[in-house]
Amino acid sequence: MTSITITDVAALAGVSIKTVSRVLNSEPNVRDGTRERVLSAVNKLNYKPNLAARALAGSRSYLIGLYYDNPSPGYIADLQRGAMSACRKAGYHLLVEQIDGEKERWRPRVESLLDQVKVDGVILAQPVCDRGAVLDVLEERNAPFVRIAPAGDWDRGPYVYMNDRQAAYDMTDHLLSLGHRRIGFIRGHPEHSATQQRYLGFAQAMAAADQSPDPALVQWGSFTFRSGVGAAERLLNRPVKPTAIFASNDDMALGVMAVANRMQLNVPRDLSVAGFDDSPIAQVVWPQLTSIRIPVAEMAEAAANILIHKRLQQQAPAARLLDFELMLRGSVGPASLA
Amino acid sequence: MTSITITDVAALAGVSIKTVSRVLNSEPNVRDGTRERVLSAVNKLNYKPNLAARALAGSRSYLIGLYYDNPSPGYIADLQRGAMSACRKAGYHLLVEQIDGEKERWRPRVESLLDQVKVDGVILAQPVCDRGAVLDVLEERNAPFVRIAPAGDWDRGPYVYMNDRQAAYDMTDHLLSLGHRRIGFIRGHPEHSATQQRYLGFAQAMAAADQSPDPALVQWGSFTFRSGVGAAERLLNRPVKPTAIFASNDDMALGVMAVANRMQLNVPRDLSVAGFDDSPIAQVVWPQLTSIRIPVAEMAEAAANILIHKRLQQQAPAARLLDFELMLRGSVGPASLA
DNA sequence: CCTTAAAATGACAACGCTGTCTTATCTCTC
DNA sequence: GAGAGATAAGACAGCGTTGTCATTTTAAGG
Repeated sequence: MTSITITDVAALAGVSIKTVSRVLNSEPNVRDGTRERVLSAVNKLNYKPNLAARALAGSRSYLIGLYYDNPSPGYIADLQRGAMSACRKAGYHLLVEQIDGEKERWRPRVESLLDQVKVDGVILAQPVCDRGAVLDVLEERNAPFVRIAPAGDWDRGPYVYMNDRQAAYDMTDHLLSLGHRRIGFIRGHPEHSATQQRYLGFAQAMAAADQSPDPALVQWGSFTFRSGVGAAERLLNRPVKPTAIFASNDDMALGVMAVANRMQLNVPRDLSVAGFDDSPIAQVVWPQLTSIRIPVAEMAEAAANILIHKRLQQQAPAARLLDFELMLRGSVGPASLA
Repeated sequence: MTSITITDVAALAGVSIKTVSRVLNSEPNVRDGTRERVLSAVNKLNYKPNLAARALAGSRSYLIGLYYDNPSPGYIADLQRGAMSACRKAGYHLLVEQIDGEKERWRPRVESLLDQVKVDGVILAQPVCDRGAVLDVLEERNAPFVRIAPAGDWDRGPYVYMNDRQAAYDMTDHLLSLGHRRIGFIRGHPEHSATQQRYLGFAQAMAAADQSPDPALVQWGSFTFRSGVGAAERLLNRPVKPTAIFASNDDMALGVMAVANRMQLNVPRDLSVAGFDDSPIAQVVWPQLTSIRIPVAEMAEAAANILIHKRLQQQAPAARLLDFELMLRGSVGPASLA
């Protein structure tokens, strides 16, 4: 049951273990014939290099860490799917670590991944990527990391991101193009990075269409269903109702739809509703929610790839922009002529 | 920037590296004074043993693998939280791997984790734990694994689980105790393991209360919101409506509530609704959904602990039962006197 | 052909630990 | 206080790779 080693392969191929190593690591200076002989031996024996030995002798661990805090489960799942996909293709493996924001308990865990496991790089997801102390630890150790959609400190390491402002702008533009003028907007949690960007996009699109902003049509929320309900009630109990409501995320948009239902307002006939995130629920409710798809998995995949191929490129890209997508569904229709 | 090794600690403590190793691994035959000297040196230098070296020299990798397929994101997140918690306490780290059921692509990944990474154990989540071929690979390599809530093959390795039948029984009993007699039941996806158990619990509780089962009150669903809607329509369009509906999971229960809403039935006055899973949405809807909490994180934690402490116990437990919890909320009330 | 540089390969020492076996040091006991 | 039997500590050889450097083979040039 003892596993086969590089020595076995070398013996079978009639070369030294170093040559096998060269073939396996795609190093230069190996004759084609030799390479083929080695590869065939590798296949014949179904040889797989030992990760620990590689890590100990070389400089790579073939492990990538993913730090996340406590965002929505769907977000984590997408993130992992993307990161895993990149890892899979490169023979890497993914290590996950939850960073509890509150306590300082995260520190030993982060340090452990760096000092003990010696991961080749770290992907920092949403809230963690903005925690200065975490970045400090990483920079201090000179550990490669990529941040996903950071909220600020854009000069601290490479990052991948999506243009939230532009997405909100485009969605607002879409509503305007359907004739909507009284468009309600529900902002997200004030401490969340995306909140301001999404509002900005909305405001800019409105301004570009010469719509004077009605402050009463902009309500605060906190990204929860409940807060969406509250904001929707404030918006829909006004003497002149908006014909469309654009919520900063899907949960709040669902809250809006619930209120509309309760008030006997037909969506989209009496009220158009748009969300942001394109969460799974968006397609479950009826009518299906028009929303904006965030390329979460793609961002994670890009982040992982930056880390994996870091050694190849002399200059790592500072930032990588990925495209959002407007998911137009039944919850948005033309403005009613009321 | 070169990291400190066991040699540095040994030098500072004035002992051999082997003694340091003994202290770090809690091996016997170290005098208290020596142990303290070593530990203080470890702390002073902030020494952390290199994982790769440990794995290469010893028999442990301090890595646990988590295989999952594609269940709900919330399920994965809970699973990871539990497994991570156990790992954290024992100085282990968690490696995740998605096993795409369809393709055979999973095989090299599973083998890689076993042969290359040499994880100390594998946790198999919901659908993966019932895939015979995966179990074959693990058993073939003699790799320690724990299955979480398997649907069958209970003799293939240790597992942790929850008593779905008892939970459904208790919930049904709860409904009965509130005076409900015409209780509708929505079964889950026929291929899902829990489906039959949950139905059994329902049926047994009804039988125990001398309620002859009305076949028309038992409808098939498939664990989706949509299927819950369909089943609810079939149940609520009957001449004599049920006073309560117990759905095999929350998504379907939400479908029931949607239909009830549309039919102007007040929940819980006109219709009580109970679900299963206690998914996050259960607390978001209004009224909040009475449901059954599955100890997902606890099961994962128990599974990880079994793997981590395997070497300690001579005989690994074959199974570990964890408790569910009835979450009684607003969607269930006493039977109306109609 | 022989010389010389370049390309291909190999020998061997790390990497930082743990396992095994040996040696030194206590603790008893009579 | 000497000998036996623990108990504590150390020496040293791996673990399975990669890095470095030496060596051999091939290709190029006259």
